[in-house]
Amino acid sequence: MRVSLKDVAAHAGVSIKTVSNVVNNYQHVTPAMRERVQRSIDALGYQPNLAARHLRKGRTGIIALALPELGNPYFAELTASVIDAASQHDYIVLLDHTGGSRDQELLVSQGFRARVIDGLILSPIELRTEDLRDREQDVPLVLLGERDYDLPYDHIAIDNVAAARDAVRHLIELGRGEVAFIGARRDRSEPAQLRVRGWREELTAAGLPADEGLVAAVDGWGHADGARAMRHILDSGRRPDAVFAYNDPMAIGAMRVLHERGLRVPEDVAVVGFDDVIEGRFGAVTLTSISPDKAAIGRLAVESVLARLGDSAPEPRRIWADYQLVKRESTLGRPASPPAS
Amino acid sequence: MRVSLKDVAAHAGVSIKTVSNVVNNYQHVTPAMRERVQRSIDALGYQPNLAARHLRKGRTGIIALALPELGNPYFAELTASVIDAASQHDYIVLLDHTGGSRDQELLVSQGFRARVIDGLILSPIELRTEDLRDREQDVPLVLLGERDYDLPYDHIAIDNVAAARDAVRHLIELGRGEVAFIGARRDRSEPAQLRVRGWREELTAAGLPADEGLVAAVDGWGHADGARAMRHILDSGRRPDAVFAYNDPMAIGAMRVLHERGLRVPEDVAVVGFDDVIEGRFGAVTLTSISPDKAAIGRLAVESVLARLGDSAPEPRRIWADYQLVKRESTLGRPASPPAS
DNA sequence: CTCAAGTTTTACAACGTTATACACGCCGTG
DNA sequence: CACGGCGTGTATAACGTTGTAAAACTTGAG
Repeated sequence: MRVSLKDVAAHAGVSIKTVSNVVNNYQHVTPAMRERVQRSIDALGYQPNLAARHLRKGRTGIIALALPELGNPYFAELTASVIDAASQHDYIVLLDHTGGSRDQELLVSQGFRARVIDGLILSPIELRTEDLRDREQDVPLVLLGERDYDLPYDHIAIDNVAAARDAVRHLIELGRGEVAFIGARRDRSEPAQLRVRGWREELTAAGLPADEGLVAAVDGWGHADGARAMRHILDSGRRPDAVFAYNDPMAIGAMRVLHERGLRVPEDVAVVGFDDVIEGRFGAVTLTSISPDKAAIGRLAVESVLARLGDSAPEPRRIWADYQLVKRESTLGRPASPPAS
Repeated sequence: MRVSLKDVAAHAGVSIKTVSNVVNNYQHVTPAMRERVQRSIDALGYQPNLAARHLRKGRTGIIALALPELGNPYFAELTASVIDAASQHDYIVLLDHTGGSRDQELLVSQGFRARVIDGLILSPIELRTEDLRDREQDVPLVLLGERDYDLPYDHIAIDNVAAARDAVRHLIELGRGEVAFIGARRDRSEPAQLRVRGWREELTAAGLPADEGLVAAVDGWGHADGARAMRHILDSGRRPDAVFAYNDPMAIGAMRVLHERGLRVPEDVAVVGFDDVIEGRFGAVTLTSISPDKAAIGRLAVESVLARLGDSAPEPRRIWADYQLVKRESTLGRPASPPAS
């Protein structure tokens, strides 16, 4: 029922290998022969069997993308960009989600789930240095998100400390002095630590106290966690005049709580998020946020993984992607004329 | 470097097939033998080569999930549930996005993108009946979202007309008489048509006019499209006292515009969305929405596809999933005590 | 017209797995 | 003690593809 090289070969009256040569654009095939074989291919509607090709070549044409969670729209948008970039190279993307737990991340990084992939793009949250050191795997790995240490893998990330400093500087320039940070983590997640560090450095540089009482730790990364953290800060009697959140969903959760408590954004409390998800542009108060270049991140990740497939594995590098601070109502207030986007 | 059955067989001093039998839990293997082989497997760290297994069995262990867009959190949540359900059956999910365009949906349904999959779960937007009729593919296909016609494929969906009627009835019971619908489509997308029909039927049943001037057509399905549609209605001089949107992002986009125009939700305009995405629970005004049972949909979709893999393909069926109307501030108003979720 | 050198095509052997069919031992039965 | 029957393990042949090496065909020079 299914057409194989053998069928095409019989139809064209040539050997199997000749058909294979045509399919693979092998050099030494006369135009006449190529033409003839191609006609048989078209006539029979031949499509190569990938499983067989993979078995023979040792490649599958599939890369895996392992993300903490898909609920966060940042990852959804990133996924879209990875899929697009991969399809440009005739690669297919297999999706996995780790829930951000160290165990799952470990499993994925060890290749437990998919023994079928050529490469892996992993966005770790809790994974530690040592977890990756003794990775017994030959599958190329590329890490998304900044890591503070040197590992023999490419990292693709924006400069988290610098971005966090930009965000906090913006708040300071607006005259805010008590800037809370929402989204620190007890488990010492790398990206969270870097953003806290940016917060601390910028406040210190401005001669303001980096008050650790205004740093709220959370267990998750969603709206509810941001809301919980905001409540925690307010319930502790503190009244910051600005909030910098680990990501946009948390910032939005925090804004919801501020709204419930009758505090106005940005008049009473200015808010800055991180990731610039679409949702932040359509709330009652649009959200100022750090906007990473997601398209570039996806593209660079795919290219890095694929570059490691050949024998000539390039040196592992840290690759910086661009970002911007996009200022909106949650810091600037409502403009006189209706906003454009 | 990589361990194969042959290596294990040599190590254990048995034949290759015996090792294979142990790996596959074949019945007729004595406990002693099983034990001995297992020890060799563990000692060498054998892992089956999927490409070879696929080639031999004709199955890949991969199903594809093709969605219009990942940006919509509904699809992100659905994806998570599909991945979980698939992994329960030792299946892996390959993700594709169609952008909701008919051409892309056609390509995917014809199996152009991925010749490596055992089954396909497709959530079509624009695809027409006839497009699927002449599908020349043996790969099992399951459709997500309700279709009004009969095709030889399983559909998994909630009852869109009934859900839409529930939403509109809720608005009518709140005393609203001018209910706009946001999200009709010029291209006659099936799900949109069904929701419009529910809107129309319920209004008519209540003895209210189903004013087609209050139906706004859109080109996309995102926040911006909802905002645009809302602006269009307001700019046309209409002032509905309620809005039912095709999905939550559109509802949120519409609320943003209402907010910009100084209209209060729900006092001036009540709003109901569809899909119950997490984002709707954290805006300044939380969103009333139709909440489909996403976990069930994902699970049913995976089970349907896998059920068609065997020789005994069951009759195609329409499978209904549950839904609920979750009432929140965008119709009920702000409760006296702070809300729970 | 022969032969060397080049170009094109072919036969065959893998890749790692599982299905088929068969061989072997063991048991209980006639 | 032969015999069928069952339960267990094994050799062999696929699955569809590509790399290797050799065969077959050109070409051009001597």
